[in-house]
Amino acid sequence: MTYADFMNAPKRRDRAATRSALLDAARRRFAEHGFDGTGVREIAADAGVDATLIFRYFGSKQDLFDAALATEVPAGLGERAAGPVEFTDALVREVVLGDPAGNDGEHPLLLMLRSAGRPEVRARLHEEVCNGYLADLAARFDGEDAALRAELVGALLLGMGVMRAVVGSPVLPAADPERVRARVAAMVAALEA
Amino acid sequence: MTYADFMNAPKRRDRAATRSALLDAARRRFAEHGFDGTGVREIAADAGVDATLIFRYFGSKQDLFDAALATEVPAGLGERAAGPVEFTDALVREVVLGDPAGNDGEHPLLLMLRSAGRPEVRARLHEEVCNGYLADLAARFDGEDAALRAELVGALLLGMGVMRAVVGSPVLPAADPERVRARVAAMVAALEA
DNA sequence: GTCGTAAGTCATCGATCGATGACAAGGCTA
DNA sequence: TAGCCTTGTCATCGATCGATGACTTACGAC
Repeated sequence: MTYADFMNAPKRRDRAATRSALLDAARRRFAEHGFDGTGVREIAADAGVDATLIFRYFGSKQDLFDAALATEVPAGLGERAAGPVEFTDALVREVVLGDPAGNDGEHPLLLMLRSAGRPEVRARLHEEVCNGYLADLAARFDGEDAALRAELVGALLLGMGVMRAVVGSPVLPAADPERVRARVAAMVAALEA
Repeated sequence: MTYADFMNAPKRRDRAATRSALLDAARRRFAEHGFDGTGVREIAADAGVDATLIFRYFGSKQDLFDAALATEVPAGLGERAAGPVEFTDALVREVVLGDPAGNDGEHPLLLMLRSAGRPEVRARLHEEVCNGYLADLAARFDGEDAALRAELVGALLLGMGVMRAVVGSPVLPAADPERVRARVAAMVAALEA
């Protein structure tokens, strides 16, 4: 079989593979161009399937976005570390230093951030950040400024993700992860007082 | 004159006022819903004018966006403070603690962040952050990790802006500005070594 | 007061968007 | 191999988008 034959050969019919390809393409497109900047035809073209299948398999573009968000939210951070420094360190390794292409795309928070223009997305982002990450962080601080200190640590982590994924600064990907972790730990430790 | 008369009275023709109203409405809409999530008819409706005037006065929706970005870039940060702590403090007061409604809308960086799906906007965001703010910051640090330390401070500042303007966390607006400045200063000071 | 320029309004275009329904064809089962 | 359900394809809809050109009317110069 020649290469042209291979390229023109009819695709195997595989519901699971098609769904998965659509999800992967959607994650990449939504992460890079946001919800409003992404068209269903572009997603389908990236996945190599017909755009109509998006609606057959997911119902609507919004449902596809929700499905792309739902995949593998890391979760389970609460039990892993006690102090704010260790907790932050775990988040740094997971959110910021994690291989962007190796896992399955971008972190859900950064994916939502790119589509924060839509009210539902913003509401969910607010909920997950404030009542999730920030609450977990604040519980690990003592003193009356716990909320403020948690906010600053959260801002640092979120900012690092934005720097890498949105601004595209080359510093964090090129830096030694151990040094990054040490510097962040020093900043968080400076808040314990 | 009754209220109805006032409302139905023909508007005064004022080129400058119309242009300004369009710019203000555009800044608000673009900052909240992003470039792709904002329509010219919505901007015009907010400004109380006809959508056609956008094209007459600015040429295109993209040109209006550029004009909204161009207004009052703070600038002139380079000469104001020498050390990284003082420099950061100046940025905190200006970018994060500034009254969002009092000035003229959101900081240009946050406005670009909301429309980072568009390649031109992302390129400009990358340019201004990396070759502007981060370079200024890195020049104020000593040692070989200057770029990394500048990146972390930049991430903290950017993250604080995102927390307030995108995530909508109520902590920073409600917090005592002096305490915020003190905590941020402690985090930045922890990087000097 | 008249008149011309500029500001505002209206109708509408072509493209693109998400979404739908009818139709063709593959693949498993009997 | 015959039949049926599922998967993929095609044509197309209605809404909305940015943008254009012609028209109307207010305001200031003279």
